[in-house]
Amino acid sequence: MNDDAQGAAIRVERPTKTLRELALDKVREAIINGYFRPGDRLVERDLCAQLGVSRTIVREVLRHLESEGLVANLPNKGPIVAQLNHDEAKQIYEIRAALEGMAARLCAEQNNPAIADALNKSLEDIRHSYREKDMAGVLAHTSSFYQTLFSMVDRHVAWGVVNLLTVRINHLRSMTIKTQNRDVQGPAQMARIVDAIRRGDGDGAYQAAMDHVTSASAIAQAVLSGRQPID
Amino acid sequence: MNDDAQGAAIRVERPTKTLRELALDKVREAIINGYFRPGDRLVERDLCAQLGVSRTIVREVLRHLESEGLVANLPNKGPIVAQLNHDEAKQIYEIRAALEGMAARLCAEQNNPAIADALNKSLEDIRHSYREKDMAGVLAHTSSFYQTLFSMVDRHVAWGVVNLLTVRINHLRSMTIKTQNRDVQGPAQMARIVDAIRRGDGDGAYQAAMDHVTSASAIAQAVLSGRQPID
DNA sequence: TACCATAATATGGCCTACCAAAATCATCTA
DNA sequence: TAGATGATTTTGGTAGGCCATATTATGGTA
Repeated sequence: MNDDAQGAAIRVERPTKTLRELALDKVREAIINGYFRPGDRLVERDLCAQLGVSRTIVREVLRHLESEGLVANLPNKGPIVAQLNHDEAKQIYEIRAALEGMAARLCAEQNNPAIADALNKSLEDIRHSYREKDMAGVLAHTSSFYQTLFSMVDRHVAWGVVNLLTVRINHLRSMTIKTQNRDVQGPAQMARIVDAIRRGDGDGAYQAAMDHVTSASAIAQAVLSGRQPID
Repeated sequence: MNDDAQGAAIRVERPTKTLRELALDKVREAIINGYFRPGDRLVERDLCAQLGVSRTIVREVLRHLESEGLVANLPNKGPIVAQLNHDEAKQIYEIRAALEGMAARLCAEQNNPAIADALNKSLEDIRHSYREKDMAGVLAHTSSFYQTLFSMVDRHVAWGVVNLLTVRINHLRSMTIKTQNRDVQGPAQMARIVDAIRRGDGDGAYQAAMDHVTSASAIAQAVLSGRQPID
């Protein structure tokens, strides 16, 4: 008993990430951070060499990323890094708007101050990262802001969908947050979400969340079509 | 030119579905139609034998279905058919409500009578299938109704999300459509969506689409919690 | 008989090696 | 210089094997 209890307490929290999962993370990361660029071919055997794993693993990883939408498969030519076109990006932002709006409304309807508090915490982290010019931190904490939004009302499925879609527009995100004034406007818009939630104002929270994504989408569109917005 | 045109016209309908894709469809189908039941173990080597393909393929297929949410992987035990719990089903219906509502609103805002016409066509097919007690047909045409809803406003990404989620609740859908009165209520609710779209009433279309899914969700919850069907 | 240690068995995770077909590239000839 | 020919690369797919772990018999002992 004692043994069991101690064993459980001591047990090294090893979710034994399998080699496949490690490889998956590595490749996904490589695509997200731009090591592999959109359109690049992903040659199986090259990946084997680079990752130091067998083709079995590489193939499973490629399949997985394919169903995530990060990799596209040309018939008889093989996998390439998926290219995100304009219109698709817009659609992804639109879906996020709908789902994040929904989650924000649900949060507001909970009338639980702890939610607004938790969100404010993330928001502070975001502001801090902006001040430090730590753009990776901004992205991470923004992600965690939204994760809180969904998990506080137990919407992990919706969070999964948002997360899945988000990786596909990740490079856009990293560009939008770098635009002029986004360090002020972004957090301000998110603060409006939190305020509405604290007031228990469902419609307001919904609208504020929609607005935030919509404005990010607009910036992304501008970035995609070349010119930087002055805003 | 002539050559090219003829070539394109004659070109044998590429059966280039790779073996992998065929296997994927087979297994997905087998899960959806209940050949494999939730909780069933999916033993790799058995699947190899049943599908007549190599383990490589089977593993890729399992990975793919895993990321679709149809298959779950227990650490150190291997893949099983995912089990859908109550709460998750509710979340899936909720997401569908948000996205289908969004699509319905967009359709209404197009003010294009062709959209309502196309939807009515699907609706007629649904009613016909109900009269014939062809439940598979009801599901198929309902699917096509929603596909129209999304594709008419070029929202294929959202349609993809809805589709992905829908396969996970497929067995629930086939139960909800069999409940008392659903043959009348379902089509009636969908007709309200179409009417609102025809009127160009965005809010009405949004609300009608939400209502339809919400009522399906309520029935599904009843089915899940109430009388458990004798599996 | 109850129970525990041990050996089989089953299975996932991972690897190497191989083959065929298609695409691509280089080369050589008419 | 255009076109045929051949070599190379790469994917799609197969076969089979190794190892670690988990389950299940199995059998022996108290």
